[in-house]
Amino acid sequence: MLYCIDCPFHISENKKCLFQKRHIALNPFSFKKGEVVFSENQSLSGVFCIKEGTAVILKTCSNGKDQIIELLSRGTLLGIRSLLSNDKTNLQAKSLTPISGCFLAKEDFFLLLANDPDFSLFICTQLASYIKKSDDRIVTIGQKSMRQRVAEILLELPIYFKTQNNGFVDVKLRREDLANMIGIASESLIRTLSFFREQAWIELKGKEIKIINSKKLEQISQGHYV
Amino acid sequence: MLYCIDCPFHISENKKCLFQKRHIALNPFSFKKGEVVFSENQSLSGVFCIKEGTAVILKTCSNGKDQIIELLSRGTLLGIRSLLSNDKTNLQAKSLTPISGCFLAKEDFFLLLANDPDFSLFICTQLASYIKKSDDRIVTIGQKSMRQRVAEILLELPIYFKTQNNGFVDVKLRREDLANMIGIASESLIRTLSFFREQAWIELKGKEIKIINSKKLEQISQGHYV
DNA sequence: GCTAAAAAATGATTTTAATCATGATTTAAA
DNA sequence: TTTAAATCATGATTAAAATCATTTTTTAGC
Repeated sequence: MLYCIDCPFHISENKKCLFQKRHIALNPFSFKKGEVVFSENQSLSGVFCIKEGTAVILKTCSNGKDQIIELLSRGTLLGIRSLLSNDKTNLQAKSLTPISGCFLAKEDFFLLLANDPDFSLFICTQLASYIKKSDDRIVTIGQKSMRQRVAEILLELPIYFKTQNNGFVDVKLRREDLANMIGIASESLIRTLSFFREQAWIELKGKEIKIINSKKLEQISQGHYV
Repeated sequence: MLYCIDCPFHISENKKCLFQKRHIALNPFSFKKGEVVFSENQSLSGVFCIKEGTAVILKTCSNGKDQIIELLSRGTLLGIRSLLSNDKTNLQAKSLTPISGCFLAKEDFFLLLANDPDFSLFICTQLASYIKKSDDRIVTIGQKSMRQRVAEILLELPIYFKTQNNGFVDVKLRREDLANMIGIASESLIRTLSFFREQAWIELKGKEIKIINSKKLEQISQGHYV
């Protein structure tokens, strides 16, 4: 058992670590790339606070494809939905890159939630921002065409992945994963990327993607047809 | 200004009303059927607690269609996402039936959140249950076929609408709205309903729908093709 | 109760995107 | 470094669902 000295809450709170303040014991955790953090229908004994790396939460469907629900990185909590609903997990969580952070036990989580207003506000804010993203995604996959969806996800990539000096975003996802974020077939995504490249709106270099004409992509995602 | 004597929190807490306990002032509100509670890109001064009726939150898209994100009824909060993120609204809220309830001002909301552990836990739980629904919807519209989606939404109807003595669910939505919940065209929804009726899995009587063979619908929604 | 408007229903057609097939390229492991 | 496996890419074909068109039914207002 260790006390966390660099927990995600530092990031958003800009104050003394909430855990340290209350002397909450945290277990460090780490997963290699591609490991399952938790699978569907599992009871969690706490929540994972991600300090480093990116995790992906997804659901494997009857058609054999995975729907990727969300990417989570530094400063976010994994397993919190299930914990709060006192439910089993309904989704799978997997590490996209190596991830590490600290694990907060269920009892401590609820202790903090009941006794620390900063903490509960932080949790509510996290949940609210998650909800906004989910709602946006519903609109996107519910109403937008293939090209609109691809344009949109391209514009989101810099949020999730680091942009390098040469302007390329270091996308850690396979084409298939990108497709699974927006509910289209991987071939369709690849075809659309190729089309965008032909139009010189993006550049491709392996998994890395550089956005050349973000204005155009913005227009497309908003429904201005090409 | 009135004190709320039957606020939604009674329902889920089974204790004394949280507002009464703290002598929080609440303004009653009511909207007629089809009124806009708030539109997109609006600053809210508080949150609406629904005591009666059903509201719908949706986004109007560039294709002219509305994506329905969620239906909210007794015991749920309207506008809470925006309030917590200190954001403008990103969705529109409309009354599907006449709705009424109490309005909790922003300052009081945050006061309660900071000082009342029961309240903050209640809020977190509400948000978590909302997230589960959203995530499920993403999977549905991201991966499932038309028939799967329709089967699924049919099975959900009794959650949102009252089932009458004759077994028919009193669906308050138009066919087009139902279609807009699952991201398909209204003609496609209607055609699928007709097909399900021909198979004798459901009965239709105007907007009312009776589920005859829920097992079959369950199978279809899970991917067993007909 | 009558009338106009809205919604539901169905058929025909078109469009979109999925699927299938194959080859090229990249990645990872021996 | 070589080799196998995975991923990316593209073309051809099929399937699914959207759109368009029209008729029927229901709803709401006078």
